[in-house]
Amino acid sequence: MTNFYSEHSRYFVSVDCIVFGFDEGKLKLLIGRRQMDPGRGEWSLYGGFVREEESLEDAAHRTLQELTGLKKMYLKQVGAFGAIDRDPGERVISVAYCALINVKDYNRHLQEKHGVEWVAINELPPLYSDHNKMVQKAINMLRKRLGTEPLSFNLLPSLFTLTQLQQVYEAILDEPNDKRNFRKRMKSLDFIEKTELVDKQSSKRGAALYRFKKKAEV
Amino acid sequence: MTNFYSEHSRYFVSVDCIVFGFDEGKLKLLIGRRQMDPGRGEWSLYGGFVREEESLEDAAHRTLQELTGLKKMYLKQVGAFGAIDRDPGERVISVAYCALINVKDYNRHLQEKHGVEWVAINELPPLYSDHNKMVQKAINMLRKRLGTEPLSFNLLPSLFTLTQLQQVYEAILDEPNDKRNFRKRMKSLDFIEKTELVDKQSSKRGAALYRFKKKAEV
DNA sequence: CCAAAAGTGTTCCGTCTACACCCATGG
DNA sequence: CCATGGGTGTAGACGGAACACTTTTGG
Repeated sequence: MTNFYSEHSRYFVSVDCIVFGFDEGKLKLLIGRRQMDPGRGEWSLYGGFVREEESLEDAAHRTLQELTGLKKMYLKQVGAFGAIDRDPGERVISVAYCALINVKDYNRHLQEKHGVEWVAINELPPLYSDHNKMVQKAINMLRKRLGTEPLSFNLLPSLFTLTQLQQVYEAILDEPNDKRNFRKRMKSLDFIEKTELVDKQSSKRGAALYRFKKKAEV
Repeated sequence: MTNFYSEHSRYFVSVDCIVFGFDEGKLKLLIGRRQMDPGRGEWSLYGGFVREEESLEDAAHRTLQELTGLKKMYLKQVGAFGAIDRDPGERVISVAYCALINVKDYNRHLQEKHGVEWVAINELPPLYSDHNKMVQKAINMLRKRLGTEPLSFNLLPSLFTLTQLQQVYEAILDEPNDKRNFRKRMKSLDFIEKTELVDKQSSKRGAALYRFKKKAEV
């Protein structure tokens, strides 16, 4: 099969974080200007190198906590990117991770510290290296999974209205949705439950607040 | 964002190949006994280290060609695996790739040279390190994609009967299928076309041979 | 009183599922 | 002539898509 280690080369391995948030009715991505060479000043995902004492996923968690202050969040591997010249400096193999967070939980002071901004995914600028590819792959994954998994809750506060929920679906799939059909579907999926609370922010009449249903106990 | 390279560690990076084939009505995997330490003698996927002059995907292609003699084949990345102790010797980060090949195209002499065998996926032994996880993830991917993409042709000879095609579906999804419904669906999907040829191997009456439809020209 | 968002059912159509018998042929 | 696998249609269930009006209330 393979030969023993010593004959082989070693590479830098990094993680790049694709952080999605939902704000102003749009799906947004957290990106910033690179603060070092190569590529200084270019728009880029936030990333970091993998350390010896951590797994890939741990590295992604650590990097995300550094960036957002959040410990737990939805996190999925998008894939490994290893073109020879993907990093113009050294050879770096990068593993992309996709995270979903609630924009409101984001620590504003950390946002400034890292110089990152929320940018709507349909207004993304060209990003450093192969980061646009990573983002595209992450979006495709999200779209597929949205039909299978109740992802959307990660992008919303713990109490949300049905209109907000629908906006999340529309933002991810980039297509409008019939209100009645959407609500019927959500009801049948049985992921959410109505609370007695009412949100009066968005309308005069007020909208019922829902929450994500905890898994039924055994 | 991140600091410059020199402070960071480098790692061995390998590719592991999950090679599926279809034979005797079953979905099978190409595995062999490890011929080196650590883990000598354990069942294992076939893999190799990534070289400096090749991308991850190139490394997978090279490794697969070494193993099977085949140059072109269906190949998809399954994911990166990077637990700290996944390799008991050194830290090795591995990227798993899933390949689909037609068992008949397999060069028997290479099979012996590499000491690998076809093993049905529902009879898999415990594999070296995290290889079972890789296989499980690959199978899950296959199942999802089968509904979206015309994968199955990669596992069959260029001419095949509808019964064979159905067996591939059944082997991947591990559930039986109604013959009439299956054929109706295939017809409507418009991926295959009937030829004038007839296969007399499998039945006295003979079964029509089909082929994968080349994309309609523009 | 009116603008703005919330909330609510029915009908239609297409897709999926279940189901059983005749056909052609080699041995 | 019979065992073996190949080939075919229909009816009912189900789920998704289209579609419009009433309610509430803050300003």
